[in-house]
Amino acid sequence: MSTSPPVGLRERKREQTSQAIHIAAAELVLEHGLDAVTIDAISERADVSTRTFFNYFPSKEDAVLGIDEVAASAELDKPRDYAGDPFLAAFDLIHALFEASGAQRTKSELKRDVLRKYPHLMVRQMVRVAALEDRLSEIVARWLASDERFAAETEADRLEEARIILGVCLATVRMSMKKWASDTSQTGGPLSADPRTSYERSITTLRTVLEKLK
Amino acid sequence: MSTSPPVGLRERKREQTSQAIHIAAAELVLEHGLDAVTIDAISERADVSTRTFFNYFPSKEDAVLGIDEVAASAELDKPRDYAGDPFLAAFDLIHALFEASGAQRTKSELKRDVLRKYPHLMVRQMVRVAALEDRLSEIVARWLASDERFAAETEADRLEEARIILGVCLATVRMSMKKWASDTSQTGGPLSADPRTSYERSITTLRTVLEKLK
DNA sequence: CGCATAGTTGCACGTCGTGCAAGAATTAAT
DNA sequence: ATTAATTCTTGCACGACGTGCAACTATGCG
Repeated sequence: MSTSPPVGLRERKREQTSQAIHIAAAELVLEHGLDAVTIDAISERADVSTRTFFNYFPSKEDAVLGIDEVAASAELDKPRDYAGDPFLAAFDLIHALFEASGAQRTKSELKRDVLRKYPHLMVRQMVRVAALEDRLSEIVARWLASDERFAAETEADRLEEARIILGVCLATVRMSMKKWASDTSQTGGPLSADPRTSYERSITTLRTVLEKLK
Repeated sequence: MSTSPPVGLRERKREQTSQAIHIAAAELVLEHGLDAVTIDAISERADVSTRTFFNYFPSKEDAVLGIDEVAASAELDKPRDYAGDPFLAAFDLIHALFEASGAQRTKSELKRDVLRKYPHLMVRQMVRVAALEDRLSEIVARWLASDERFAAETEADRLEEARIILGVCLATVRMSMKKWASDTSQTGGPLSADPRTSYERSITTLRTVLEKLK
């Protein structure tokens, strides 16, 4: 969102190449199927060498989804504001992680089409989040620590609570993505469809279940 | 657990080979590190051809963990009893999935050592479960349908509730496994450490959080 | 014993992913 | 403008992964 120098040529080119590879990958997969597409083919259409492909993405699937792991990691370091509801805040955080794919905001129809055709790629997204679980629960735990309602508890308790909260959010996000993938009319990112709504539904559901079991 | 014929020689040999490969894999990984071990090396120690390795496990990691996908899938088809608590039942179900590794009950120290050394393999376990999510939530939803407290709801509502319940359970299992992996004294399977205890802790935690947010 | 079935093995082939070093492009400095 | 430093691209070589196929071997069964 901000760069001291006026965005050098190098940086622009890098972004451009990354985009080209991502789009080439997604298009080819939609045309010929995930397994039929090789990294050679993607590289050829994107006009880079095979070797360069691996300078941008570690695998075919990452390229297809346009995953930018460093952007995602950077997202975690950004200060995020906590408005008093850990579920909602965690939901937003996960949302941000999913969207962390460089600058491209366009072309997300491509992404959705791919995800609809190959749902197991969604699992891959979840894995990414799961891999960051330690850092995520750390962040949530810190929110709790700053919350007067939880400040009195022990560090360990808050960590445990954080993990549970994340578990619930992940389940919610998963449902949210499934709906998004099967919806044909929606625009924007996978989760842009009003996180607040999905979130509230889930929490209500959860409360209902717990209530009935009491 | 049961076979009509007196367990033919073939079946025994198969189990034996599977074990040999699994153990060879785990031992080698502990000795030389995950990346340093090749499938060739595993096959050699297990006294089978490389080609045979792939007749038993689709990948190195699966061999290291001794994952038996057909056993896991079969586990889902078994009728399971539902005693009125969907969380506990779901927890047990996931537990069964993790343990679905053929017949070997011994040698689980090996598995724990490996998991302790390479925590990302735990993520892989979670992925397996996530991949089965549709079938799992179906099962949980059916439990709810048979439960008078949930019988009045719509099918769709129960499915959503099922997914949330699973999300909570997964988060709990994850914590449970982390503890198990870092505990040096425990024996038995990864989750054998009294599922009920972990479960109750989690539910209590969850109730607490929701209570404070009310 | 002899047939049917299931499991093992070697071979060939294509894909994946990485280290390395030479060369080209961008940037910064003089 | 020229040069020097940095970064990026590319080709090459290499090992590992994973699968289809066909020949061979072992087990099960009548």
